[in-house]
Formats: sequence, structure tokens, C-alpha cells
Amino acid sequence: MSLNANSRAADAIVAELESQIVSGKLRNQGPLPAERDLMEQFRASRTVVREAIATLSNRGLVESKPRFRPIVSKPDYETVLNATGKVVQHLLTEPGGVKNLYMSRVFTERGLVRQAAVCATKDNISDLQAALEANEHAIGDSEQFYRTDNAFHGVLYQVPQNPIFPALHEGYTSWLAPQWARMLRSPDRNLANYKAHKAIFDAILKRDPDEAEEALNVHLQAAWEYVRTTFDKDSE
Amino acid sequence: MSLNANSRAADAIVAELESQIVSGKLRNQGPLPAERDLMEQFRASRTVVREAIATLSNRGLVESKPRFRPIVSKPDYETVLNATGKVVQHLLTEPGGVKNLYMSRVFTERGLVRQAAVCATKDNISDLQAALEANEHAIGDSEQFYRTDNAFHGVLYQVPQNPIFPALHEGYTSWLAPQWARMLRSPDRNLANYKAHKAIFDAILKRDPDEAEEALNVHLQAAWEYVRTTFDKDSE
DNA sequence: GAAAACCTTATGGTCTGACCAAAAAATAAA
DNA sequence: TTTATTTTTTGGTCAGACCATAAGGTTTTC
Repeated sequence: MSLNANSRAADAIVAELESQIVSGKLRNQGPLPAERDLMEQFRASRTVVREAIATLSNRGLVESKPRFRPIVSKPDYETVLNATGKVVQHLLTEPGGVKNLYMSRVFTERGLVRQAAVCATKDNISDLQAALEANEHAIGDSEQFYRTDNAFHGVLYQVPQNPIFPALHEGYTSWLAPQWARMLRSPDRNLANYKAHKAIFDAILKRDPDEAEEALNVHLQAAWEYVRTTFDKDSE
Repeated sequence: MSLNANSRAADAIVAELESQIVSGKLRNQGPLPAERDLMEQFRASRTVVREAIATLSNRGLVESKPRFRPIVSKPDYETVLNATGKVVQHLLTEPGGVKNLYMSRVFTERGLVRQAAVCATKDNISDLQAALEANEHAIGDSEQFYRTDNAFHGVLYQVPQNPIFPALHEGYTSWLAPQWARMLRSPDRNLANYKAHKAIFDAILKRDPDEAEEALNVHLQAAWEYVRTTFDKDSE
């Protein structure tokens, strides 16, 4: 590529490959061309080709495991959240980081349950009910309970019928998972959580947004208090 | 670095520099060491050093302009949102992308005005009032109105006292700015928007979350309809 | 003839050393 | 002290090489 450019040569390659990915010219889930082919195609050195690929990888437009041909992955909402994961980790280690993230989740879910109470569809309701039942059956098995707990909350993120929300749920789940893992689990806690879920569900059934919000608030705030007091860390 | 590793050599350098950045050993806003120094320090080739730097740059932990020494920037919530910007662009070009993002903003602000109505501090209120007045004075100047409009909404994001929200506001602003720019502006529209802001403010003053939410909902939904009908695109 | 072991090639990861142009630093001139 | 001018540093790019492994093809084995 040109020597006296004011920008990086890799940028052009990134742009072109980006467009080929979104346009589908590069098949989704298919392999990226070999580096040496890209060299020829873009008349650039391997250095810049590799730099371009690295950028695409960091942007989440290709998934590249070392020594394997990168796989193109058309961007979706999950990709975005995923790509941010690494940086988010740093924020969580800073004082108050976990709390901030958790509180933003509480904020989000408060809105979700309100919306669910107001305009959940029949499907939403039945999904919620199914999740709740699975949750109940798993009270004795903490591992399973965690999954069903998560699934229950996940249904809430489906209510707006906006793909951003399920992706956001993915994000919260993966980002906060380490904290969750630190938390002691017991059938007692599981039962309490199940009851909280049921209270939320009932309020949604009654189409009462205020009660639903309050139930969720109690549920998640209690969970936070539990984490906070159990591990006196990241609390303020 | 070793040849027979299962992971990239750059990863180690990235990790080390990352830690030096968050620990402050590398001064924030200060320059990164020269590539050739890093080569020596990590006993690696320039190739991998540069790859590491590129990764840090994409992660948002250093800001690098071509031909200039990269500047370390300690990660904050804004950094995270910033780093995602590039990928978000793609999502916005997809059908329904803008709508999804906009609706998530509406969702967020619905929650924010409720929270403001319930527990806004004196400072929040006065900030809101100041923003509202600036907004009123700018009705005749669409350019200025846009800024004050944005500032008004920005105050809402301060209410939770959670740094995630102001960063999110930054994100919405920059991501949706192109759409906003396409929208026709007129004193008429400005006046209508100002009145909507005032209605929201009044409802918050009255500590009436339902009315505040409704006012905001009307405000933003109307804005969306205006965009949608003006430019028949991205509408579904 | 299908499965397993083997060999060959293609490809990603890394290194060395080089050149250019712009930035930074140092030096000379005003 | 300020402004030009020269020198050094440094980032961007390139070319060519080597290694180890993944992928694909070949031969052997049962």
C-alpha cells in the first residue's frame, strides 16, 4: 500500500472486508480467505493484512482462534455486547463497578416487568409460566436452579420484542456470572427466589405494573444485599 | 516469543500492558513506550508488539492516531460505549436497526423519568429546570435547540447516580445523531418539543411517575413518528 | 471397501532486517 | 528568546524466511 498515506493501509482492507461481510459476499460462518490470498487481492503486505484481520476480530466481525482460519460472523446485537466484554471486566474490578452494573440491571428489569404487566402477550405469559414451573422444580438442585432462574429473567427480556434486550440479558448474565458464582446457594435461598419470581409473575398476570415493579425490586435488591453482606467487597 | 505456543504471543503483552494501565504504572493520558522499547522489554518482535498495541487500541485502552505515539486511556464507562460504536453502525444499517435502538432509548428514558419523579434530588430538579430554561431560550435557534434538548435528556441520565447512565446517554447521542441530523427542524417542532419537556418536568415536580412516564412516552413516540413519516425508511 | 496411519501442502504465527516519511528533539541562526 | 534548520527517533509498511499445526490427500491395514 502507499507509503505516504495519512491513515493506515489496513483501514482500507478493514472497510472492504467489512462491506463484504455485511453484504454477504463473504458467507456468514464461512472462512476468511487465506492471508496470502488477501495480500494479493489488496496488493498489500502480510503485515497490514494481518493487522486488518486483527481489527475485524476485535470488532467481532470475524472469530479467530489461533492457528485456525478466521470465521466471518455477521454482526448482531450479541456480537456487540460480546465484543465489549473484555473491557467491561476492567470496570467491574474498580470500586463500585459491580454495583453499578447490577443496579443498571435492576433498572432495566424494573422497566421490563412494568412493560410485561402492561402488554405481555399470551406467549410471553405462557413462557413465563413455563420458566416459573421449571424454576420451582429445580429448587432442590442449585445448579439447575441457577439456569432456570436465569431463564425466567430471560423471558422478561423478550417482552419488548426488540433484539437488543435478549442480547443485553446475555451481557448481564456473562458479566455478572463471576459474582453469582461467588454467592452461596442453598435450597432455602432458592425457595425464597422462587417465591419472588412467583410474586412477579402473579403481578404481571394481574396486569399490575406497580406491584410487579415492586416485587422485582424487592427480589433483586434482596439478592444484592445478600451478596453484599456475604462478601464485604465492592459494596460501596 | 515462543514458537510452539497455543496462544498468541501478543496476548501476554496485551495482558501485561493492560495491567500496567489499570494499575496506573503507565500514567493515564501519558504516552505508551516506543515500540522498539517494548520489543526489548518483552523480548518480542515488533510484529507482535504492534499486534498487541492494535488490540489495546481496539479495546479502547489506548488511543492511537496514525504516526503518533499511542496515548494510554484508562477505561471508563464512556470508553466501553465508545469502543462499541463501530460495530453498532452496522446494526443501524440493518432493517429495523434504528428503530430498535431508538426504542431501547425510549425504554430507558421511561424508566429514568419514573425514577426522577420518585426520587430526584434538589440538584437534579434545579439542573432540570436550568436545562429546560436554556431549552426554551433556544426555540428560535434549531442548532442551539438540539444541544439544549440533548442536555435536558442528559440530566435525566444523571438521576440514578450511576456512571453507566451518562455513558449510555453519550452512546445514544452519538449513535443516533446521524438520524437526528436527517430530521427537519423548525421553530414549530422546537416549540412542541419544548412543551413536551416542560410537561415532563412538571410531572417530575409533582412527583407523579405515571404522568412523567406518559409525557415522555408521548414526546419520544411523537418524535419517532415524525422521523418515520418524514423519511419512509428503517420504519419497520 | 471402510477405517486408521501416514505423508504433503497450505496456512497462521513469529522473527529479522530494512526503508520511508513524519514527528520529536536537538541544534543553529536570527 | 524566538525562529529556522538539521538530526534523531519512531510509527507504518514491506519482503522474505522459518516453524508448527491444520487440512487434505495417500497409503496401509483390517
